[in-house]
Amino acid sequence: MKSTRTRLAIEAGYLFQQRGYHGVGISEVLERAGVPKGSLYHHFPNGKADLALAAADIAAEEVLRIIDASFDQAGDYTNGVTTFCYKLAKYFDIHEGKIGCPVSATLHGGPDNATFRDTLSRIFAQWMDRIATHAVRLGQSPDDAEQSAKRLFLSLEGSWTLARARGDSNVIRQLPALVC
Amino acid sequence: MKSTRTRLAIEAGYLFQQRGYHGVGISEVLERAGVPKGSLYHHFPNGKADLALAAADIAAEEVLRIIDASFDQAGDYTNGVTTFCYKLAKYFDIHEGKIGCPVSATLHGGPDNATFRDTLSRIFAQWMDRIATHAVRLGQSPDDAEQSAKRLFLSLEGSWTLARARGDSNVIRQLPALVC
Amino acid sequence: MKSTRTRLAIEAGYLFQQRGYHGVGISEVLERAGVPKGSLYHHFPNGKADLALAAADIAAEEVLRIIDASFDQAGDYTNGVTTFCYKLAKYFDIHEGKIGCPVSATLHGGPDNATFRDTLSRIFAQWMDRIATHAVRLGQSPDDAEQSAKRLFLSLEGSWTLARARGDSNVIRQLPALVC
Amino acid sequence: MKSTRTRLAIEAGYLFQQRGYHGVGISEVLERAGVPKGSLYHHFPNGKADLALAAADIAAEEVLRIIDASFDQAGDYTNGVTTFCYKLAKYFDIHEGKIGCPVSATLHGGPDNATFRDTLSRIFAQWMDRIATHAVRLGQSPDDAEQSAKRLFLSLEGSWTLARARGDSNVIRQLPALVC
DNA sequence: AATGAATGAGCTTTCATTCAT
DNA sequence: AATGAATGAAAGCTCATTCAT
Repeated sequence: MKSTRTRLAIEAGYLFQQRGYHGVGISEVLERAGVPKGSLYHHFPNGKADLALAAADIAAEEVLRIIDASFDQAGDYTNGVTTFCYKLAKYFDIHEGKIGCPVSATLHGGPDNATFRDTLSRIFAQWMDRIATHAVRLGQSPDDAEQSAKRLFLSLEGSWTLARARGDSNVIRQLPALVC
Repeated sequence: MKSTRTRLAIEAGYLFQQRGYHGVGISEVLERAGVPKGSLYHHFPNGKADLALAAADIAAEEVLRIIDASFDQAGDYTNGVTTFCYKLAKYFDIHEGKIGCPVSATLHGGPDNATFRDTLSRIFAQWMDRIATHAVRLGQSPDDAEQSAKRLFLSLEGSWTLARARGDSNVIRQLPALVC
Repeated sequence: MKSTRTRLAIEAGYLFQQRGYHGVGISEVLERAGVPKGSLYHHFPNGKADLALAAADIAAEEVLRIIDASFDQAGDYTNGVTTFCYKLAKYFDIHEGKIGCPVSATLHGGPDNATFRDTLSRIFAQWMDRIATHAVRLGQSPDDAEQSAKRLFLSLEGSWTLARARGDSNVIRQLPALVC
Repeated sequence: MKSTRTRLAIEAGYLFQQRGYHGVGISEVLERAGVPKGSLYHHFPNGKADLALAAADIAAEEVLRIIDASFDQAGDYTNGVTTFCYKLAKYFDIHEGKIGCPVSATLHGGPDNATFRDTLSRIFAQWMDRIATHAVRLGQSPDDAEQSAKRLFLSLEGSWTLARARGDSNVIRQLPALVC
């Protein structure tokens, strides 16, 4: 069984993605993770804030894994983007259309401090870097790749927002036609 | 002087855009608007939810006005997009880089009900429609215009998110090069 | 019936005098005053700290009243001190020997900030001033009166401490023989 | 290096003197003593209460040592009192004016049980006895000595209280003029 | 329409203690 | 003897809302 700490971060991640930092009570996280109240602060001394940062890190890693899984087997960039968006749309549907960008929903709306903003900024940069790396490997020039990655990332963030408003994953699925 | 109701909605809007629905307490809104505790429910019978919807409507209208002001005097679509993004970047800077999409921040993270989602979805559609209308007027075919508007909208939502994470409006200012 | 605010301060005073600032929970004060949880912060915006300051002020006034009642009818200073100590010993007994100096117990042990210390210091000065004023009226020179008041005050504080440790009010009752 | 047990009691003493029994959390004591969480109950089976009693005993012994050091070399009683008060004032200043009577602050405000009250009462009696013993040695009759010791003790307790409220050790330094 | 008081559920966090290793 | 994890009650406080005037 996963460690108490990990269980807490994962459950927190699910909830934060759905209702944002302030929309989720710690009690609910604890209940779902089957962890008693006092234990949270043993594993996350700064409480809810630490928990959100940990949850964002886990979610960010998962997105990186999805990027790799999508592009590693792709013949060209467009193909990789298509697979990537397909996987994300599926993930969106699994969660009944209630989630947005897994890290943005968690960290935006949280305490407005430098740590939260820096973490978010760093994660976004990692995503774009990883996409650009794949684009280069698949034949684009470094400049073009960076441009492509940024275009994909920005549109994807927008798609998550629109898809969630509509409760419809098609926005995500139709993204490749728009950015490639 | 503006009506109590309007003042409440405007102040609420500013705060929701910065910290999201659950991140803002009603007391703070009342205090900033200079309105006594008991008065809120005379103007907004359903309380905080009504207030958020009103605030979102006001913000949405403002964006429509900015769209028109940007495209009305533009010689071509690219020119309109450039002016639009410039104005939004300026607006972002005025608020010290602390805000995101004015309606998304307000309604996402709010109570997860049909009214909120529908309102958000409708506002997004209005924005895209208005942009598309301008694009057609400036020479694009209806299909191309719809595509352009969607591309701009999605990237813009992403830019708001990234700009806020970085605390830097340049993401918004550089958008035209990415989507035109 | 006394106002909610007053009832809260009085009940808080009794409890703080017995168990100190940190030894008393807000819930207990609310329960004894018959006031619901949320109401406290309407009347005392800074919560427990405000409550303690208000309680200390009330207790301080009460001591001033006892000083006046003791000395106003006294033929000489020693007589006034005797009556004063007798009244305080009686007050001590009424509370079953569980209390100390009514303001010291409340404010020492509270948050260690300037406001608390200043309030305490100001109250002590008021007590000594009042005693000295009576001493002058009863024939002492201003210098002697100040000396007498200080001697009485310091010993009284000590008596409260010792009486509480022993659970015996005799220390207070025997004070006149020691300081006059 | 001192034993873990002793280190715990000493650190606890410092903190209790400043903020009282309930004002100090066990975690803080453990952290400052560099002792891990689970270890406390090996050395103090009854936990916080045992710790406070041990801390009070150590502080009480220290005061006895200061009494002896002050009076042993004194030519007369007044001289001894002066040295004693000077030493205590210095001790007060070293702790930045934040402490009161070392045992009273620790035990009052603690759990209101017989053990705590008895310990406090016993320590106070020891202090007065020791002072009286010195007074007899320096020429006073047993009765006078007891009276003198009580007068000094009560005023000293009051001085600690007032000095702490004022953040000024002069109250303690000026004590001999008041009680001799 | 306007208002200050009231309301209690809920919030995040800290507490002293116990447990299993 | 030593230790990090676990524990849940209780802490002080804020919340959105309703009430009585």
